Amino acid sequence: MASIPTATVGRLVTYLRALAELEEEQSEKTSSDELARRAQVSAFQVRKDLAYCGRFGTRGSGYQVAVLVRELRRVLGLTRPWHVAIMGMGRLGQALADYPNFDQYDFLLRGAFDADARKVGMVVGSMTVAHVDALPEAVTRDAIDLAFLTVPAGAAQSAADALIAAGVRGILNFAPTMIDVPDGVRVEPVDFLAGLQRLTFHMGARASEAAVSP
Amino acid sequence: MASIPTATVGRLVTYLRALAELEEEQSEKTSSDELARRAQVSAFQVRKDLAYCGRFGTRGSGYQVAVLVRELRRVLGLTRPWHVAIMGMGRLGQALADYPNFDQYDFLLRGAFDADARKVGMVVGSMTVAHVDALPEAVTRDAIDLAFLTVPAGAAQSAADALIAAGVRGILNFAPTMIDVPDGVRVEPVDFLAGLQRLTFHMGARASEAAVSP
DNA sequence: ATATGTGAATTGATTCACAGCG
DNA sequence: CGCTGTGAATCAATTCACATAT
Repeated sequence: MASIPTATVGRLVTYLRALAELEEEQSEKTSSDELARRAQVSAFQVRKDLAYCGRFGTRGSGYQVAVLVRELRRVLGLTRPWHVAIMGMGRLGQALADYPNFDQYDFLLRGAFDADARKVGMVVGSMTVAHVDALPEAVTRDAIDLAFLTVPAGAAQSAADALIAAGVRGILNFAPTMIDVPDGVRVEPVDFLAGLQRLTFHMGARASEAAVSP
Repeated sequence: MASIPTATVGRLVTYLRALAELEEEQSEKTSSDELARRAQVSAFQVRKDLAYCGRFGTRGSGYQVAVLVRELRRVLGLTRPWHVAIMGMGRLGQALADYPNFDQYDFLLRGAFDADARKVGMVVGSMTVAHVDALPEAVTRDAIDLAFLTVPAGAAQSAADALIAAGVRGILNFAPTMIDVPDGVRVEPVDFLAGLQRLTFHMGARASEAAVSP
């Protein structure tokens, strides 16, 4: 049971989604072929990835959907609810506060914070916006595990510092900037501007090629 | 000048951000060490990545910020404005329509579409929401290059099909699902739920380790 | 002297082919 | 026979050491 490659971890999520589809279709069994098609990777890759996590299949027969869902959720740490706070209640923070699909994945929104006093008291979804000063108390009281960081890039580092000081150990960083964190705190970037620029890179390359031909 | 590795392309964006900071600080020159610190990678990595794109530095002296910005923008295809449409004007689509930093990167919002007739006519930011039926005409008229796909997962494939039929060749997919596209069309996922689950994977592993010790 | 650019070495990920088990 | 699980081989990415240019 060596450690699971990071590239594999990234794909487990897509397998879990394919499995959710299969559950909706009342399928009880599936195969590496079918998962591969739905997750847009090779069947080799699916089998190798799943094998990194354990031996969940039956040779000659395939995988049981229910078993695979349970095991992958376990590997991904989705066995208990995670309490989430949103830091920064601009448009994006508000959009996230209203996102309908969190419960389904055992993520529970437990707080909404902003440094701007004018936003305090605003009701968004099921939450009332609180001031950042209330963060340390709230993290302890509501057992907040992780936070969505949805402040402007210039405010990201200080907002992250406040979250970490309050006891948050996981940050999903929506700001288009890197943040420094101490050991024991994990940051995952969600960077749509980076995705946008990867897109123009590939489209630009194609356009140039076309332009080069006579 | 072999092709640039995909991992490198992903990092070029972060170098460009570090360079933007340096420009604001009025720095004219920089080094692989400084860029490495700001982009949170090794200096080896910076030099190798930049060398894939060309020879932009001066040995013994470093890189000129202005030169590097110009060259990286060129490599990433940011030499001309890109016209963008938003497909799906829910909370996320609205948040994106209001995002202030697009012009800075030469992305111009040129259309907002929704399949729901009740949303048509709504004014968001500088745009008025149009019905999906108006898409083909709009893509041609406004020379729309790419689209943000911000519809629910269940509607993502058909919305993507509509975009592609209308002539869009690049899609930034915010829906938590895979979409199938023909050759010549590029999709980049922006998947915050995947990021969230990578976070719980790493945090869950740490928690388990802690729980295992006596 | 100093910091880039690059071949060589190492590490990691993907692909493949097939052994193993139902 | 069918499909998983896995060692071996290929491919890609990262790290390193140093030659090279100013």
